[in-house]
Amino acid sequence: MSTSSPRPTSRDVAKAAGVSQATVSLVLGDKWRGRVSPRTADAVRAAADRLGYRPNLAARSLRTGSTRTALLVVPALTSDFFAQVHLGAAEVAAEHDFGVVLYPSPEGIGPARDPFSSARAALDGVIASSMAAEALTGLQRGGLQGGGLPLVMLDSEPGSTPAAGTVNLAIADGIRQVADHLLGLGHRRVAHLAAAVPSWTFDERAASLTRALTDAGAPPPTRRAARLDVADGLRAALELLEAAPRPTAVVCDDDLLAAGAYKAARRLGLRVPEDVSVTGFDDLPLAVALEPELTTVRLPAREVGAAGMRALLAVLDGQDPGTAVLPVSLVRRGSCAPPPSG
Amino acid sequence: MSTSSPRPTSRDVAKAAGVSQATVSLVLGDKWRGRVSPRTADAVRAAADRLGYRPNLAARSLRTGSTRTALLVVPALTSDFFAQVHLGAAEVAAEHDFGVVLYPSPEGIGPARDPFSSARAALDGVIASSMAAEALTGLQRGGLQGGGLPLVMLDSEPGSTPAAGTVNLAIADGIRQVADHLLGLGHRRVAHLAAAVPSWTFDERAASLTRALTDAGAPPPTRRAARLDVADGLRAALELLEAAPRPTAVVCDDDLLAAGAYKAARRLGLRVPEDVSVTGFDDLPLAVALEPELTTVRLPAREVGAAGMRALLAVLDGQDPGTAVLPVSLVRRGSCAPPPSG
DNA sequence: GGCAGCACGTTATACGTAACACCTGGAGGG
DNA sequence: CCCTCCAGGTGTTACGTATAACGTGCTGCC
Repeated sequence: MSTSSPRPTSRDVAKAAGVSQATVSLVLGDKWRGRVSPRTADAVRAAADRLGYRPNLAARSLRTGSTRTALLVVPALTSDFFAQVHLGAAEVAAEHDFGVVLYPSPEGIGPARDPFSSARAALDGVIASSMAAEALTGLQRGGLQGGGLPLVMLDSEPGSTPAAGTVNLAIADGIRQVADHLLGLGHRRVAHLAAAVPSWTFDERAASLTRALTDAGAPPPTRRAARLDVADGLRAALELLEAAPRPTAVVCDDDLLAAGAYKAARRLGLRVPEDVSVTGFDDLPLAVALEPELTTVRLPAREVGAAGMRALLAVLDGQDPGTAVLPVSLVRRGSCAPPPSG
Repeated sequence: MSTSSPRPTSRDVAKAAGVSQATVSLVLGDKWRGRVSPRTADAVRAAADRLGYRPNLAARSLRTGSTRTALLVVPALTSDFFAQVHLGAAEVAAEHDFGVVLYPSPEGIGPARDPFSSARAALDGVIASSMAAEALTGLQRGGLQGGGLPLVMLDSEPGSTPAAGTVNLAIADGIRQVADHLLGLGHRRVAHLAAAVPSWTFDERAASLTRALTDAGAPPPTRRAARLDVADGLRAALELLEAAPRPTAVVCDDDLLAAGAYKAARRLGLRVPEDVSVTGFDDLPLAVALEPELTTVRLPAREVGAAGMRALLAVLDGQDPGTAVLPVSLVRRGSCAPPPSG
């Protein structure tokens, strides 16, 4: 063993296999069919293996102009939802020999910094959640590849962004399933614990709920907005539940807010679901930790990530992925019951 | 405006500023003092600005052999704890013009795949949680930069790995605080709901708890292991709480497991904390969503990430960061009370 | 007045890869 | 017997950057 070898290059492999560097590139790039004999190809692969050769990605990127890497812009990493989105995207990416780098937009790393200082690698494209919109403007300003990086939006208002592709969730349908469930149980006074986050997905939840209720002849929901944490959810839920007449059900924009609603109910001496029904959104792990377990809307987070990555790959391939809409489903657990009589 | 310009290079900037490419490199690389006049430097910067120049990172990496990028290996993204670790690491990295790329080790992206297919960029170093140990072996095998990438371990048994640096949590102290709290309240029959994850941090929790109890003259804890989710925590907690004599307190290795313990207690008709005290570990957002709010051990997740990054930077700078140990603190909430008399 | 030396740059090169254009020896056709 | 053609490669270049090595004119000093 010599002193820690300085990492073999394709030329080293070529020398070891008795061929030229060009041949090594052809063989390992899987472009050799009809241009290199199988015997030689095997020899090259054997030599590469023996030397433990790994291509220098910087050199490759420099040469090809592509990095086979996508940036995934999410509002924060502190969410199981986006963890799953990332997983889905990474899986599809891996199948296509692509990589995914995360950029968690807001807190901590200030918006003042260049988003790309985080993802130092050059990028081929961007997948962005609409919840991280403010980071996106920085992205476009930062420009990177001369300004126009292919962009796929997740859960964004159709046509509102200059994205090359969009992957949406059937939010309206999910809310309608919630509303139908509650209406079917007999509820009519429904409150809406909304997320105070400027994003299409939450605007859509609010609009859909109002529509679903009024379509059924029920009054529109009372509404309070809260930041996406338990404490602020508690505060806002208290306001909703202390109104007269008291709502018999609280529809929450997020499971975290629903946890706040649980606490509010308990503080007011109300039982869930006997005195007040509660629904969530997202089906986080938290949903089954609560007592009673939370009836919520499950979002196919992994599929969102996977579809986003597929859309981006399509764009890079010159196609138009258009807008995909993924179905969501109501998960009925123990947090809803008929309203108390009277 | 010409048709979407093909992205300016340093040579374009040079032409625009009327200097050579080398000068551009010097100025923008901030190495011009004493070698380029301030006037020229300003002109270069102005030209770069005007053209919207961004250096090609692939070319830079190829030239310098460094990417200013670290890989952060975590067991899964589905954890608020590691989300915070990432945040802390990214902050420190940004201060030093470094980037951080995440590699979530297990599920989904199979261990068979090369860890670096995810982080396509070449790397300067690795920060790894001990919980992702199996991915690490793949890392070492994959080798990348000829095998020996600087490595910093998080929460790993001192001296067990060939890491150049280590950042640990004062786990033993945290457990002792929990134990002292419970002992002070009068508990003596304590159960341990352990995490079924092969990692030093959990081994340490178990050993420390046993030590703390026996040191105080109490019997060692009964113990069950569970996977890190609510459902399996529930299962194991039921086993613990159905034993006779029933333990009066359950110490959990993780807040998620504590949520399982809550459910087990409720299922057995036991109240928390009147009939059984419960403690968690990690202080996840979940901890305050539970009723009663969970007494748990807060880990300085962000500081762990920050310290890990600092240690890695020190290693890259040729120094020896040694082992840092970060303090943890008990957060007293409503889930502990004196044991029921009798 | 000549020469050292500095201030201010420039020229040239290498990093490792991919891919285009070219070469060569032998088989097969006329 | 010569020409063509193809399989099976090779030589060369460029990607954009950082940096070592090398000019040049001017100032000041003896």
